[in-house]
Amino acid sequence: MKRRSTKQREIVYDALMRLYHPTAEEVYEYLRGEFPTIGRATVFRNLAVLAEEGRIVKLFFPDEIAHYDASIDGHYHFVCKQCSKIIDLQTTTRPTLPPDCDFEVETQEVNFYGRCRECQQV
Amino acid sequence: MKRRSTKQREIVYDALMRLYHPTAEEVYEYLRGEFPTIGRATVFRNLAVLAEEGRIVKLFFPDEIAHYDASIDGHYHFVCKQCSKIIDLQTTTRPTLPPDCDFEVETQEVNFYGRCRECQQV
DNA sequence: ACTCTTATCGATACCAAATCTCAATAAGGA
DNA sequence: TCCTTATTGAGATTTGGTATCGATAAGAGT
Repeated sequence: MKRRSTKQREIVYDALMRLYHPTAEEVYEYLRGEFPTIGRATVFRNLAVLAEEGRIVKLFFPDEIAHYDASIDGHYHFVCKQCSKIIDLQTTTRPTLPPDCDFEVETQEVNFYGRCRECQQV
Repeated sequence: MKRRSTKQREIVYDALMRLYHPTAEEVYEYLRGEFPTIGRATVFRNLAVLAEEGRIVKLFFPDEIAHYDASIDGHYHFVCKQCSKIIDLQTTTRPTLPPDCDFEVETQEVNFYGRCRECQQV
């Protein structure tokens, strides 16, 4: 199945670059302002396609809703257990697997969970 | 709200020790064989309680379903993008945040994504 | 042991994120 | 321009997880 380049796909991608870890629903709501005829399923589908193509990253945190990220530079995330804020972290020590292991690693994900500065003051 | 120790809670915990990264649904299905009267909500609730107490770990992968792990030693996971297998990894270099950062980190999660050995041969 | 409070249970209804269906549309190769 | 078919948009459906609520039982106090 040859993939085609569509206006909707690029619209979704552009929206993602302007939003900060949005959910699919948030991308949809954001786009409806500019493109009222865009379909909900179209947004969900294209986020899945873009993630599969590696143009964006799909994130899954304890809020049980998929978030998407247009930054694919492999930065890490901090998630506040209290307010659910997601914050980008500059890469620190990068975990690695032994060179003789059987796995063909394409991407890696590092998430820290805890409390952000604001929530620590409560 | 003082927490009570219940038979169901320990049943759920025991099941988790015998299963490998199951979802809540899988724990429920597994337990129904042995304890046909156990309720679905009870399994979901107790997994949440156990995770909150730190006796088990709740894992989040791109399949959008929460998985649970009775091993709380902070090992890492490899997830095959093709067959969705989840494999335990011995801890390698542990990522850290700069000591002067604003976050109070409680837990961290490291996931590698790629293809397992079996799927590489296709 | 008995009683009392209330956390927990089990069944079911409910919710919302995500997927599926399908007729209409449009990408893009011939 | 024509044709094939990937993609779209609307709506129905699925499904992981949660909320509700009367019944049950943990466990502290007597």
